[in-house]
Amino acid sequence: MQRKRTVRTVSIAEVDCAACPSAGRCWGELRLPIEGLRGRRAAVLERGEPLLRQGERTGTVYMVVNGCLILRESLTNGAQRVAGLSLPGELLGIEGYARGEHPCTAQAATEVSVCRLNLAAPGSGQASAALLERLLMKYAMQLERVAPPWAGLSAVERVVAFIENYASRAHVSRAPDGLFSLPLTRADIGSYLGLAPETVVRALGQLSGERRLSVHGRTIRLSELQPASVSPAA
Amino acid sequence: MQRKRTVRTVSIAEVDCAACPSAGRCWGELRLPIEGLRGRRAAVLERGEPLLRQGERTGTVYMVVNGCLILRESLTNGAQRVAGLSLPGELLGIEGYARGEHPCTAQAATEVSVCRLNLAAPGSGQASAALLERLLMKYAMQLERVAPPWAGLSAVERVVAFIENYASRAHVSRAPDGLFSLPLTRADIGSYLGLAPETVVRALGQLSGERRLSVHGRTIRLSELQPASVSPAA
DNA sequence: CGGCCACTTGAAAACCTTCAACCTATGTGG
DNA sequence: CCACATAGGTTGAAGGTTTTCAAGTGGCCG
Repeated sequence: MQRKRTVRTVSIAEVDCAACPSAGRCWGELRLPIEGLRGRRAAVLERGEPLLRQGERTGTVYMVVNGCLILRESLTNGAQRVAGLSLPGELLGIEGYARGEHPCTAQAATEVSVCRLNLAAPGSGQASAALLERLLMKYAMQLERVAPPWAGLSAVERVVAFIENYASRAHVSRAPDGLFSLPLTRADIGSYLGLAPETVVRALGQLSGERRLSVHGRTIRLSELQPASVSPAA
Repeated sequence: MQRKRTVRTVSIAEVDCAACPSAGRCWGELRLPIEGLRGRRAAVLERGEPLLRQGERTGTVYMVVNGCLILRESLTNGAQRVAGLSLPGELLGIEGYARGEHPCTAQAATEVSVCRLNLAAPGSGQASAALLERLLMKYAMQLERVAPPWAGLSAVERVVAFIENYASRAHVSRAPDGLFSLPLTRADIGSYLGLAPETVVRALGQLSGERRLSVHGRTIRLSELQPASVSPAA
């Protein structure tokens, strides 16, 4: 993004949330006491610098204090997309904490400062209930702010993505006959994917013609065929 | 959905996760011990029955044990859309726990059984750290499964929704001059919204012409005008 | 049987993307 | 200081995809 980059040395300091002027934005909406909460003001990033990289295996969780980060995701077909934004008062890195690997790269869009939270390793039982409860609530509030896996795909690929997502979440075994039932009307599928019901019908028809799946009403069988490669963007 | 409905009386029983055959699906992927976890097998719902209603003010959190629920959301313009699905092993109702109000209705798409979790009221400090940690991780893993607020909107309305979402998250004051800077390129906005960069440009131009906002480069001012009403669907 | 609902199909219209060109601001090197 | 390169932004026209509208089918249930 930038040719030259002055790698600024950053002061890392322990911060008591009770004394931090940004605490209202970080914890205030939750109407919970903040006594005892501490963060580690970990970094001030310049525009363009990454804080987390996709695939990284750290479980560090951050609270954004100032600035804006862009969440970028590399798709399996090589394309990239913007998966979301992180703004002041929002958590960053919980996915890495939960699954052990970050799903996307977080890159500073402006100058950014963040706090690293004192969250013990998963399963160690060290993290406090008070902090965990705040994290859970915080995270629940920002849930709606991430792009879905089918953003930017064509109608046919959206339907494929939806069906495969459903199949994996519903624990459908893909072998040997792999039949399963999708308990939704075409209209519901369309509403979820942002498509007209007729478009869902036509997409299923096309996929059926290409032998990527077979459809009889709401019963579906996925073929072993790979999802057709999508033309990579940029 | 169904004309008549036999409201079945449901056995509510305490369930110890350690003895429940579904526990692997509920907690298994997390590689954490499940000793001491208990749920209350709260309900078996028939197809069509709602478990939670949009706007309801309960903080109950459920784990889906079997079946499929559709999350339906009523938009401010009266339209409805499907916001997501809840499948076995997934949490339901955390938004209600966090914000005190459920953002959408959860309706059974098949016969459904759920467990109610023993989660104390927010702020009471009663919930155990172990349960909270599991909930946090569980929730982080299902984060990507919800439709974004702009799904199904036209390009212009997507851009409006994005800008308003950004403005509220970035704590932009809309008065008196309400100028703010969007630290993203048109290409980034388009990538996030699933639009071509040119389409973002044209949408901004159109909104500017309609006086719904003013744009100078990345500096934006929102007008006081309401977002134009969208034709309600069904 | 008649009504309702989900599903399907076809044709026209609306919308969005693509491609190509051009513009502007910024930064670099001569 | 100027020429040039680069990146972001803007505009027009063509083409493709999706939506809309309209009509018709089949299953289920009173």
